[in-house]
Amino acid sequence: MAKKRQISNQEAKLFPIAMPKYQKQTRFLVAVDCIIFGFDGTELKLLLVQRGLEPEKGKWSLIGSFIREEEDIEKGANRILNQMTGLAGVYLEQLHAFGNPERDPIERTISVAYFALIDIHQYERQLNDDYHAEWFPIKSAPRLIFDHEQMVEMAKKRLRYKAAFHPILFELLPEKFTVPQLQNLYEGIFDTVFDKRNFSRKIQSTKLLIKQKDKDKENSKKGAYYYKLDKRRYAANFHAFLNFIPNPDNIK
Amino acid sequence: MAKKRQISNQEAKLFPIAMPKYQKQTRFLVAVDCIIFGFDGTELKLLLVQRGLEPEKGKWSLIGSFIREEEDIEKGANRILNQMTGLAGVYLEQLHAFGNPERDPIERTISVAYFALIDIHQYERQLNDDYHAEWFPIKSAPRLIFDHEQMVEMAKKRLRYKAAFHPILFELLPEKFTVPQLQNLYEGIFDTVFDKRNFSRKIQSTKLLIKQKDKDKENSKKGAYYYKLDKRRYAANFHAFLNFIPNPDNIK
DNA sequence: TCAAAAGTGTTCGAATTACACCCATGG
DNA sequence: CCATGGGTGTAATTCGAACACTTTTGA
Repeated sequence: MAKKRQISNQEAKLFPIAMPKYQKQTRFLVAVDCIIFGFDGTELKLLLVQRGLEPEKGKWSLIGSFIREEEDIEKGANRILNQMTGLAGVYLEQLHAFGNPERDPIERTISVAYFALIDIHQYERQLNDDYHAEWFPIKSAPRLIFDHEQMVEMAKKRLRYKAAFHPILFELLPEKFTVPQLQNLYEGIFDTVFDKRNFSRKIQSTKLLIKQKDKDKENSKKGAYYYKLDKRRYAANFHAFLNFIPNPDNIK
Repeated sequence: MAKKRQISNQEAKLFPIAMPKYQKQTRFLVAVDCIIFGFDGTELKLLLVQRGLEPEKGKWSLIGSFIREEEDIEKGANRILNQMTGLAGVYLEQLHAFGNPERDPIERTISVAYFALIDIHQYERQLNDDYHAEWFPIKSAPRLIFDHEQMVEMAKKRLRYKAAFHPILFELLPEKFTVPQLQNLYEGIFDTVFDKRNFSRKIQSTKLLIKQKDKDKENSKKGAYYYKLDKRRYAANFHAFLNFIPNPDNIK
């Protein structure tokens, strides 16, 4: 049974005599689940864990947790994100609340799904491997429990949608990156190819990039210039419409 | 206290011997709240009710309800929408889950907010006035309880955002409407004015409208042609990007 | 020396904007 | 007959799409 809820100080102040309650209403388990995206320079990846408790123990799932007594939902999402990746302050956005009564066969649980974009390289350094977490290419991820695949599908759509207009994909890149890497990322997300001349021009026209002196020589003999994000402009233009994508139809 | 939950038939089939449970987790009240938009031909309106129960009895609030035992969240939103307006099959979209532990001072309640777009004229005919519901111009709505104003604010943003690219605002219009009415609606939502020649051309270019033979003579002496929505094309193009708005910057 | 990836400019057509006059009619 | 709102066309500009060659350098 649910732990008996304490009356908080604030509530006690507001209702000093008797604390009324909503009688006769059903209470539910509420969870958060996080769709964590990363990009390794070549393809989009998903961070999954092997479930430690029944039901479906040993099966792959999104990272998630029940919401705690006095915990805000988004705080809960940040908590598990930090537990799993060691990272804080990463991009996190609420996706959708999933409430099908049958979604968890043990007991009805309403799940609020969030998606997060992280720099996969940051993660690799801070990995806490207690939970058997693993990155999977999004195109070859294993079956997931419950409705988690539906969540991932929705998160992919949302990511595409936002990325078409807002410079959100930089959240997936390391501090320094090259234009061809960036183009790879966009092409992976939209599952298409762009003309590199037009792509480069469009990106440069946003003025969001600062060219560095050094080059990445890993991926070509000539080498590609590194760029850094201009964080000032990025923050200022995040909600502006930048129109990255040639034909934004058939996104959702 | 929460009513004891029955084990459903389906669950009993899945776990015939012993039904495991998630022990030691807190359970929460979960509600839905609906931001209901309407358009009277001149300005955007909001349907509000006067609250029938403590706390904040008599204060204005969004329509809402606790989620029931075996009820899907969206079903719950449709249920209260139907109770309040008599309407079914209206446009309804999940907005956000609000989970601040202090948002309801009586007991922590997680609320999943939905926004709905309805034809205000349909409503007026089917009004069920048991609940003291009332339409308010969005610019002069009363104070709302809890975090409902925050919900309305977010819903307005979302509506603007979607309306900039998708033909969503037709959901607010009656079967027959005129182009100047449509322009009024867009101008109200975006709080700006458009050139009527360019607006008309843009709307016509979507091929979503079917011109009628008759005119609306209410608003001018010459009269304005009525149009109907081409429902086939509307359904097909709903997710296409139609670029209704001249400068979609500063939308969110 | 050559294969492989990086970088860069131009032209064309479509879309967007700005802008002004005539039309129909009820009062 | 005139005030009011409805309806339409054109020119200038901007933006997006298509397209090909040169550069660098490690192997």
